[in-house]
Amino acid sequence: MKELKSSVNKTFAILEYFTIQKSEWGVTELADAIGSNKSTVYRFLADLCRLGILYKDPSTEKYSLGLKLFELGSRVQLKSAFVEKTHPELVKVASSITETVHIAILKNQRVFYVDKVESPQGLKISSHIGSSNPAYSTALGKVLLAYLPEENQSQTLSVLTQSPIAYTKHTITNGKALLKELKKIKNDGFAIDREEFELGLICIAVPIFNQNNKVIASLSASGPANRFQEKNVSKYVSTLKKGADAIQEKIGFFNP
Amino acid sequence: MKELKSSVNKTFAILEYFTIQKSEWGVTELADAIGSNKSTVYRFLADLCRLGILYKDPSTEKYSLGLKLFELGSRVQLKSAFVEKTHPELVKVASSITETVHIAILKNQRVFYVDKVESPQGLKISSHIGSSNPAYSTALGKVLLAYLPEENQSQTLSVLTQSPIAYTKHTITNGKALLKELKKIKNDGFAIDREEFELGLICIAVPIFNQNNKVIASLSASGPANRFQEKNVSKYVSTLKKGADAIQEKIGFFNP
DNA sequence: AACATCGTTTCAATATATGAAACACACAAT
DNA sequence: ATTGTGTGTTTCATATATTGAAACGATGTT
Repeated sequence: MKELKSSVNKTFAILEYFTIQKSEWGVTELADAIGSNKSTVYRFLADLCRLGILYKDPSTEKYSLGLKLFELGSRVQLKSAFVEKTHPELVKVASSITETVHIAILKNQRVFYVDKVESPQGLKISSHIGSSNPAYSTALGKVLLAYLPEENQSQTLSVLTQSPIAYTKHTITNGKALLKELKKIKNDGFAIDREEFELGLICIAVPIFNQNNKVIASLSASGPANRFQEKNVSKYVSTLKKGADAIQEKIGFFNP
Repeated sequence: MKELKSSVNKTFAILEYFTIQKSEWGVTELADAIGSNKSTVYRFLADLCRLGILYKDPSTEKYSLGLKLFELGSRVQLKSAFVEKTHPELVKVASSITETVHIAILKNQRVFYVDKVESPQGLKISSHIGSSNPAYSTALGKVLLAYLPEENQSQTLSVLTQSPIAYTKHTITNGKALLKELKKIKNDGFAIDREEFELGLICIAVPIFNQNNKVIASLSASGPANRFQEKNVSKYVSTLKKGADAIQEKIGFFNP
């Protein structure tokens, strides 16, 4: 633990090594990766294991993230500075577009619904704040994938297309087709989900940049197919982009 | 921090105070609740806040769980001792019933899909391991609610029915109707979701007891309405119960 | 102005963390 | 069977981080 002094910091520095890509670590290999003494790391792992934050497989003696962390994560209500700042803009967009508006972030190849504002006239949509879907399956996720740096994008795509779920017959689950779609999205500056996630549902999404011009979230409007005419798309995109720009002004360098 | 010695333990003891029911704490009130020195608690909170594990609202100066914990929670792959032990039983049930089988746990009024085995002949279902739904909306969740201790049940029900989502026209969202349904489930020993979560989808679920005879999970079979005839229900329930009994033998006193 | 309350910072004393080394165990090579 | 290698776990003297009482700063009330 070269630079970190407090045990709290050290604890979470250790947990940071447990990713989807490398979810299991032995004591010695983790200590090597961290550049720390083996017995120190062992003691952290053992404590975290007793608490259920980590799980140790008895046969391999490797550690992975445990159920307790999952449970703690499910308590998070996403009522954060980010939501406090963005929610009023969502309300504006929803009243302008008169459809359901979502804001979402990308985490571990999944798109997480961070906030949602329903329009009185809008479709009642089953998405739940805090819930998630594979990123390729919705416009919100596709936009975020489209703006990933190239190094990350191909790795993320290959994970996503390993055993994809086709939610509808329109869902894009093939790597090549998805890559082509992402290039188009990057070029257009917005994404459309044409019943790829749910039959009868159309969704248009735009990227939200922070003040570093880094894409950190996406903003969408969702409604029934019969209401999303091609001629309305540019109007909806324009409104969403106004909302995204207003959010950019508000959130500074926030990077979730 | 009266009894806990290591900082790792202390850190997670603090996080344990942040629940859905009381999600926000000021420094002083948390220190009082813990029975610990105010400045000690402040330093933990400040460190956790810098890491994004907690979020401090600038106006109220109260702390709540932050996005980083959410993100860490979403990395958990639920590949735990529990899943390792139960998965073979799920495979057996799925091949016997020839429908999709799930095992789920109840956390914060939501039912979380912990594992899923699809039968080749079974319906392709959109549920994702790690995803969740409100407990009232599925048979898996209703079973878990039905077996909650009375003290917990009414509180849980009142939270759930505050602003319920009606997934379909069949979803039970009214507190009284739900309570009546739960009594019936407790009496029958199983639950049926008759298109309450998704139109066209039927789900039968039974409780899984651990060796303390405490209900710790539920096991279900899901399929299309046209395949779940009333005359098959008792056969399905019997197979699910055999699976649940076999799981009980395997998991000992496990309590997630 | 004085007082109360909350969050934040300081610093000497103390408790916990650290790392080198030893130990225990499993497996592979000879 | 013996030796060597590698991993995870434990021990103990020393180093370092933590602790708590007290002070400080800010806000609100009387």
